[in-house]
Amino acid sequence: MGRDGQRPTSGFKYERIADAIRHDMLDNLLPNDILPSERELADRFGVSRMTVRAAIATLVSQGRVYNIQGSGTYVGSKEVLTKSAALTSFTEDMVARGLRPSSRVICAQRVAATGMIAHRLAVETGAACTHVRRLRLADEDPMALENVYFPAEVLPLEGVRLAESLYDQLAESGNEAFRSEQEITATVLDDETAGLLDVPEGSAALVVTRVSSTRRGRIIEYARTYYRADRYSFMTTVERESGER
Amino acid sequence: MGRDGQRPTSGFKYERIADAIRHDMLDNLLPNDILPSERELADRFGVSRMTVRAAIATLVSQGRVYNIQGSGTYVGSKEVLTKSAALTSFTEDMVARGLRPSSRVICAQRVAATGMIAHRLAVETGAACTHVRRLRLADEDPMALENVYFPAEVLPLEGVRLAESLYDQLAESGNEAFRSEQEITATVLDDETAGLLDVPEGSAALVVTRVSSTRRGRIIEYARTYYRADRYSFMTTVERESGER
DNA sequence: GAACTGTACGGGTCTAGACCAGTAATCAAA
DNA sequence: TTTGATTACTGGTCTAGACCCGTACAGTTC
Repeated sequence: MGRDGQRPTSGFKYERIADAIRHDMLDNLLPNDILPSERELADRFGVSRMTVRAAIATLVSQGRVYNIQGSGTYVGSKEVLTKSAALTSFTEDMVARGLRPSSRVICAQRVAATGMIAHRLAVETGAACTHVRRLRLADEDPMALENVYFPAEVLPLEGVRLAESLYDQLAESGNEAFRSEQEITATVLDDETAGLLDVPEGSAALVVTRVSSTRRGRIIEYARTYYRADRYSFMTTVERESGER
Repeated sequence: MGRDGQRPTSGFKYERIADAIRHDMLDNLLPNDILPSERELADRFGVSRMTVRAAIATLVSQGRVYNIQGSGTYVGSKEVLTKSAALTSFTEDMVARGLRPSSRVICAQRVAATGMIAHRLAVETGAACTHVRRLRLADEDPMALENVYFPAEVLPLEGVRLAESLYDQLAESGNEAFRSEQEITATVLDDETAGLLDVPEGSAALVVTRVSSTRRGRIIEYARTYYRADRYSFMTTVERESGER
C-alpha cells in the first residue's frame, strides 16, 4: 500500500500540516498521549484555527487521532492504523502483498442481461452486456475465480485487454469505480470450481458478490467471485455511527 | 424556532439545515439532479456558506449527495442509502431483521490469557480474562457459535448476565464499543461445531475474528465467531480513498 | 462543422475573529 | 473528607468575507 518517501504534498496548507503532525508528533508520541491544542497548533504553524481543524479532520478519518470535546485531541492506537478497508482491485491487493497478479481468461462474451444480472446492473432485461470469467492468480497460483458483468456501453468486449486490470480500463474510459457494495458469504466448492482453483473438492471458499458504481452513482460492474478460503480473507473496519440516521 | 410536527433536531444550525435539505429537496428530486449552489443555500437559509458546507458534509458522508468541484452538488443514488455497514451487535442485527435474538451459554469461565489471546487483547500473558462461549439463536434457530474473550477488568465474570447482549453490558460500565477490526474468512465445519449449529457435517461457515475497542482505543473484546453460511452474510460498503494515506 | 477561448459560476481552501458547550482542576464550604 | 461552585481551557459551531481552481457553456475563429 502507498507508503513512501516524501512527496511534495500537494499545495494545500491543511495537507502539509497533517503531514507535519504525523511526522513530527504522532511518530514521537504514544497512543492516548495528548496533542497540543488547536489554538496552539494554529499559532505554531502560522495558520488559522480552521485550517488546523481541517488537518486534524483528515487524521481523525484515518484513525490516527481522536477528539474529546472539552478535553483535547489524542493519539489513536497503533492497531487501527493497519487500516480500514478501501476499495481496491485484486491487482492492487496482490501488489500490496508483494505478489505478482495475473489472470487466465476462461471465457469472455457478449451476452444479454438476464433477470438477476439486469437487476443488479440496473439495466433493462435483454440489454447487451459483457461477461468475463477469469481465474485470478498470484505468483501463478490460483487465488480466485471471478465472474464479472459490465453494461456493454461501459466496457464493450472489443478492445478490452482481458488479462489486465479491468478496473484500470474502466477508469481510462471515464468510469472509475468509486464505491462497491459487497455481500460476503461462504460456500463449499463444487468439483469444477475446486479444480480450477486447484484445491480438493469440498474445500471452503468465500463468495463475494459485488456491485460497483462511479462517483455519480452509475453502476458499472456486477461481479461474483470465489476466493480460496485458505489464501484469502477480508479485513474490514466498522465504526459505530455517531450521527442520527 | 417554532417548528412543531418535527423533532427538535438538536440545536445546531448545520443539523437543522441538513434536515431541511433532506426533507425539502432530496425527497423531491431524482438521483443525479443538481442542488442549489452553496452560496444560494447560504442566502436562502440566512447563514454563512461554511455552515451550509457543514450541513452538506454530513449528507455526503451519508451518501445522500455528492460533490463535483466546479460543477455542483448532486443527489446521490437511492441504492447506497441501503447504507454502509455500521458497527452492530448480533442482538441489533437480529432485531433489525425482525427476528428475536437469544443465547444459549455453552461455557463461561475465568481464564489466563494465552499467547494469541493475550496478543489480540493487548494484555500480558497470564492476565486474567473472561471467556464466554455461546450459541446465538434467532427465533430459536442456531445462527452462530461465538467465542468471546474480555479482559477481566473490563467485564468480570461475576455479575454478567450471560444470556443478554454483552455489548450493552460493556457500554453500561463505560466501555462502549466504538470500532471493530474484523477478519472474515470461510471454513468447513467440523463435527462438533456443525452439531451445535444444527447443520450437516461439512457445511460451509463464515469465520469472523473481531477485535473491538472503545473510542479511546482501549481493546475490550476478542471474538471468533462461526456463522452458518446458509443463514448469514456480511454486507459491506467500500469506497475509494480520496486523500493520500 | 471542429477547435479554441473567454468567462461565469461551481465547489475547495483559507482567514481572523466570535461565542457555545463540555472537561477538569482548583478551591471554598459543608 | 466530601461536596459543590468557580474557572480556565478544550474542541464544536458560526460568521463574513477572500482567493484558488475546475467545469461548462457561449461565442469566436479556423
